[in-house]
Amino acid sequence: MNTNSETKTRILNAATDLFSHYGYPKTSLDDIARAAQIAKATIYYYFPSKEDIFLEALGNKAEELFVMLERELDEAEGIEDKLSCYLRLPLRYIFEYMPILADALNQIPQPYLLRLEEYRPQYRQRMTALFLGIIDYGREQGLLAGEVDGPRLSELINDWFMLGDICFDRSDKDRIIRRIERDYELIIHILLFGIIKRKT
Amino acid sequence: MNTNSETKTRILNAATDLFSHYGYPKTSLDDIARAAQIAKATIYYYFPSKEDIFLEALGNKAEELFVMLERELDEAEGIEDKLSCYLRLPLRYIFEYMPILADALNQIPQPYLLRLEEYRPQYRQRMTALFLGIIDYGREQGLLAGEVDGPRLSELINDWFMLGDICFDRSDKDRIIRRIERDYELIIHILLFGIIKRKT
Amino acid sequence: MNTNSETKTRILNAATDLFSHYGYPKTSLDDIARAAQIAKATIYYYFPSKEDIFLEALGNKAEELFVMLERELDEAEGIEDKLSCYLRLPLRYIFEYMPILADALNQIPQPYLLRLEEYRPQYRQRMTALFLGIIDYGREQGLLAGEVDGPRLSELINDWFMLGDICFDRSDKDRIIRRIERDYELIIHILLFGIIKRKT
Amino acid sequence: MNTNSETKTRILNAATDLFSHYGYPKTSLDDIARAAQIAKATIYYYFPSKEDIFLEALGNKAEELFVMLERELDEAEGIEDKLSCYLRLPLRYIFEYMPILADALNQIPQPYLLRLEEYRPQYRQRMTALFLGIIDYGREQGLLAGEVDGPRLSELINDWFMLGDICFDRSDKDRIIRRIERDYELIIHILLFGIIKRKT
DNA sequence: GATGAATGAGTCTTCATTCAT
DNA sequence: CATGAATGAAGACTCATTCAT
Repeated sequence: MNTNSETKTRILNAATDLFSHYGYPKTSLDDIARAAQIAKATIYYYFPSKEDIFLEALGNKAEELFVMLERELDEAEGIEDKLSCYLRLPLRYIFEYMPILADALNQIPQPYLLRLEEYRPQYRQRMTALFLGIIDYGREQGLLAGEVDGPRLSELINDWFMLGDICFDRSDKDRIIRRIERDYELIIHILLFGIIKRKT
Repeated sequence: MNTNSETKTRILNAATDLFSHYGYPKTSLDDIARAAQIAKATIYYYFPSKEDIFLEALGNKAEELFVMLERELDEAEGIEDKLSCYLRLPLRYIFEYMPILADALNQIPQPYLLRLEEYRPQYRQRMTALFLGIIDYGREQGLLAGEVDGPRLSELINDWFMLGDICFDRSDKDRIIRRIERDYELIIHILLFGIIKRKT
Repeated sequence: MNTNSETKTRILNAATDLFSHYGYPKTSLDDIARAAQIAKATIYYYFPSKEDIFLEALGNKAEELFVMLERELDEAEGIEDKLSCYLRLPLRYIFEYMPILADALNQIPQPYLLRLEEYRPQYRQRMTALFLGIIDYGREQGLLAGEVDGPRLSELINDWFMLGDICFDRSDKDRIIRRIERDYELIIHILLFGIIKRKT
Repeated sequence: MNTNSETKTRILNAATDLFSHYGYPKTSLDDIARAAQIAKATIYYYFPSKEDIFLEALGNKAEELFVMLERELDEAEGIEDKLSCYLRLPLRYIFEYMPILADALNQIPQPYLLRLEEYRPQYRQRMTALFLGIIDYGREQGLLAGEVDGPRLSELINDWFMLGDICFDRSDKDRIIRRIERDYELIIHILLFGIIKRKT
């Protein structure tokens, strides 16, 4: 049936577009309705609130990313290719679709954020699993030093290169800063020495 | 003139506080006036608009950062220490005060952003200069491979580690993505091999 | 026709329930549809408008009341019992179901109120007839003074004890106030002396 | 100073007018603003919300009533006059200004109703005190039977003749109905015998 | 009979900004 | 210098009603 009626899709597309162009708070329901060429009230037939539109748009984009990422990682050959894939694709997405986040997260009331929290760990896990796959691959090829701490490195990359949870919890700034302090050693180390096994 | 009257300072302090706590769009002039314990109209005696308050607050914070950074870099010894300083301090600032940015940048109309553009290159230059200082120091100590491309690496670090211009120009997403594509090779390289001179 | 289809009854019951719980204006057709477990549009198959649902619900309740009142009055013995019946039952109804009225009457546009006006005199007549029956009964028993003006007293009781037309016609306030002025003498008289024949 | 600036008064007057004419829910802030010849936003300079306007209007009217009532009661001579005064004036007010109540009370969210609750007992007390004064006066004149239960009678009159708390607590219908059951004996008694001392 | 989808008009509220004093 | 008062424009959301199927 029409769970995802064409109208709903039109709304979602228009919203995603406008959100990523102009940010969450500057995109009004009037704008979305105009872009989707429907009446404003129609939006409320499909979504209970502006926040819900946002969250649904976000979820769609994330899923889209994972599907694409898994496929391309599979096709990539060599650790450099795979690593590059792992960084490039999400970044492209982040820069294309996620800026909405930064705007939105502070406008959206707690209850909704909690709903986001349910998805986040799952996303992280999927990203981590993919990264550990690459590290394993690197080890099998004898390219990586045994002491590379896969999970921690994965977390680091997610946090730093992918803006991980950076903005999620502005109130929790202290936690973030403590994490930075803890991580910066590892970052300096990588910056200086990389993670390739050194021939002694 | 009264550029630095105590009232103006109170407004600026209150604004900075509220902006970094609640984000730019959720901070109303009413809030600022209440926090600064002055009448709302008074704000308009000192600032032509909400955006101006924001930009001035931002400038102050940036200056504060540079002063502290330069001092601490001077005191740090060894390339690891200096690098760590170079990364840690700005990051702490970014995470403490800059999230305002993400919120604000999309709310602020173009004309104001152009004014920001005037400052940005200057900030970059100062950051780059500091970084090149570190690289030179590394070379002098014989620690860094000759082929390290200081300026480019500096730019990279600024962009990636410090969220550089990430959100500044949402409309210019393509430019950013092209830059990412160009940079990712370097990042992979660093991730794998670091920048320390390899003993052959 | 389906004047009495089960669906219509379900709608009417749900509506009566919600109206008396939450008042007319706070009960939306969405609420009614949800409570009746039918689609909102279905309501319009049975009722031309929200007002019509209300009027029909009101009529049902009134009929219910009269049936019960007549039966119990018949069974009551002695003038005190009968009077008490006459006051208690309608009042119970008024307090249970009629508050809807107060809310509704001001929301409902004139044309509909006129329709109500058609029913009202009829209700009054039935109430008056019942009351006159009681007075007659009192006279037969030799309990009531001859000068008791049955119809006027009946009207008074209906107006005052039963919130008679109180809210029906807000625009007609002056008429109501004039009636109050006229009636208060009678009320004072009753308050002071009652209606029982005084033994001289 | 201008605690009650002229503008505020204008708003309040317009609001009271419209509320009592058209009811609380059908009176929009647009209407009020138009009637007061100010911009809608100006209302919010003086009142935090529509509910607050309503409560303030209500309070004003109540105070007005008490002042007038006390004065006229003082001037009235004879128990009949006083009683009549006691019934007529509040009733006139109730019918003129209080219908707003019925509409409003179900539209107004709990927190505001609680604020009303703070005033209500106070109003009751004042009404009761005035009534007891009349009863005492009647006793002094040797007109009233000793067994007249002043406080209870006062309560009764307030509840029944003045619509006392009738609509205040729709959720508390059971309490009201129990009270009716309890009171109806007294009402029947009064209806039959009045409260004047019977000459034996 | 019944309904999913769509909507226009309206609701209360917020907020940056202006201006006379 | 400072402010109390006032406002226009816009915001998210509600709801009775319509209509094709």
